[in-house]
Amino acid sequence: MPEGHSVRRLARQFGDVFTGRQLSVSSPQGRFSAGAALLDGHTLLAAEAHGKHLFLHFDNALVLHVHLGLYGAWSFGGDSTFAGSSSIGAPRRVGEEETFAEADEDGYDDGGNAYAGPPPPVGAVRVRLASSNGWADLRGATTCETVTLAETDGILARLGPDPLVNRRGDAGRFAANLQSRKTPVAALLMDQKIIAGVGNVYRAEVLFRRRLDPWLPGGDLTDGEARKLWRDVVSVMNDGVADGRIITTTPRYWSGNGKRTTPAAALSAMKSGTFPARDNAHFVYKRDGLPCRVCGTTVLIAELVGRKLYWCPYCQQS
DNA sequence: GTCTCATGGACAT
DNA sequence: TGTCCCTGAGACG
Repeated sequence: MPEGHSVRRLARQFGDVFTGRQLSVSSPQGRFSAGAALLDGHTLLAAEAHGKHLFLHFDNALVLHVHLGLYGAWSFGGDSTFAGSSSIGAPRRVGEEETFAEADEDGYDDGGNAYAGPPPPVGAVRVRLASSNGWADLRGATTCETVTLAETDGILARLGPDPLVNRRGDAGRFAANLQSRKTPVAALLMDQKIIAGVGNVYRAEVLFRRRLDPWLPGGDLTDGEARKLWRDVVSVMNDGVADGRIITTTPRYWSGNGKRTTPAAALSAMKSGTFPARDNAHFVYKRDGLPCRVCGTTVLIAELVGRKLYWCPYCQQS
């Protein structure tokens, strides 16, 4: 699924195109008809994200709560206010950029200017939001429900601190969450009660970046290590929000073969404004069997609580 | 066409 | 720890 950075981008996009607008809310697929009816005709007040959860607040004190899960995705289309909007969510290839709307297929008439209304829904559209300026379709989400404000608070209360919110005291809360557990730190990073928004890509990558042994019990991290880990998650996830991609390698690794280059070459890569090729965007994620970019040791893979974990056994020793 | 896999999580056991 | 649900794309035949 899109990790927390994608959901944050989604919230921003909903805010940009739909805030203050009256929305028609429907469930072309039919599975969300009752929930959609509660929101239909109401105005969107705000869109917010916490971790991987998206909350759309309507003017009747009800909230559309969406969790994309592994397969969920939103697609958008509409007039010029939608020009920068993109489809966000799975399924896409890992590391692939978001796909941007093409005007011809998104409700423009043949003249290319006036918005002619949403196209007929294609496939299993769980919910469609439509305003006078455009539309958004949701497919395949794990959770799509209409909830009250109290229920929203309940959902938020079950989530740990979000690195993309990064309130004062969150680093300490995260450190305390880690240090009270004997579970491997790699499992704790995926636990949304410990930290909200980290998924399988970020967890593997930040553990490598901090050179932490994924199997180290959370309680074995020092407070300083835990806080540095938090700060690195904050940093890479904010980059993800800006880039619309998960890029965890530094420019020194962006050249052709993904091996470390000279500082001059890295500077040149940064100045040229290029992004790494998909193959060079990560240190260890999905690189099992390949040599570590830093030390050359073969990157390993293992199953941990049902998800695949990638790490370098040399760089990440405890 | 069929199979497998994927950035997740709830629930049962 | 295992099972199930959700959807679509790519590999394979």
